[in-house]
Amino acid sequence: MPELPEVETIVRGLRACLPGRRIERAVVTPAAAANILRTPAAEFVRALEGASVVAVQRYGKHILLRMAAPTASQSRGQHRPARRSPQFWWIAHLGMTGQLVCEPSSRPTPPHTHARFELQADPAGGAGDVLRYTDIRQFGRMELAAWNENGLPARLEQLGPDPLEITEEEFLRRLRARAARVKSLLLDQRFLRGLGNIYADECLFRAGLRPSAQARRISRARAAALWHAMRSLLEEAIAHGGSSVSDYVDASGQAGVFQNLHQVYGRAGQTCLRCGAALRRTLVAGRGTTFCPRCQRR
DNA sequence: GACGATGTTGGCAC
DNA sequence: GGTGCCAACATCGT
Repeated sequence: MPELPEVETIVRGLRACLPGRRIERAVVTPAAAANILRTPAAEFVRALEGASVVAVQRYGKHILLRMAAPTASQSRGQHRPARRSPQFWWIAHLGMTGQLVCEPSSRPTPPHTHARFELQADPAGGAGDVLRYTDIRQFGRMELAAWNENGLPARLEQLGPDPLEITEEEFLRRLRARAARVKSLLLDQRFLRGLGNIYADECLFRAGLRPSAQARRISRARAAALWHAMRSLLEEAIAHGGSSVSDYVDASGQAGVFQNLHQVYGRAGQTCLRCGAALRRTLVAGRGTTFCPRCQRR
């Protein structure tokens, strides 16, 4: 479900609600312990209870919460000179159907809610007081990782550049060094971090490129067009709060509207909005792929 | 009721 | 290096 624009939207919402707040209580279901948590459930709960959110950021499709453990004086209820409390990462990936929503605890708990985090009361009274994790298909992942000054957990270091940060030159260089089909590369998180099936199809359409085109054979001009298409597409999608195809909602539970502006994704068999030809569906890299046989060149 | 599809990643065989 | 198949899981449409 959530690709870069959806995760970015969620992160911005969480940023308005979480930093500075302490988690009073964390509860996870057995299904979460078995399928979602990559950190043993008891350890996960123990570390988060009492910890405070320092910052929220996006890394590809991952949500990174920088957490501060309670200080010794806090946990003993004593007043001691403040010592720098140890920090750690709380990393979440929403898979296909994960949701992370911050809301008032008075709301009914939706089905498939696999974790809830009760927050210290918001002094301003505005933001929600519970963060819940809901995930129908349970493909999402959550884990804790050690904090270290000079970087992220090793697993995340393997991911490629962010599509909104990579320069045009660097994108061209990386693209033309590869023999794979271009859509496979766009989906490969080690090549670029953040694109998924929707935005891969959409930016290939915008750039007029066949998803099956071999990366190294793409002309310089068309590769440049792909870089521009990718950026403008992602920025527009973020501005529209992302695409809600079925389950996606932002950190306050609201759907996005960018799905209404998709030009190819989910439109196989319908007419191309640019030339009127029938959009075709194929399989590339094992994923359903829609393209315009007339507008998109090999 | 069966079947195939769905935004994700990761492992394995070839 | 690249591809294809399968796995996890629940739901929905044909």
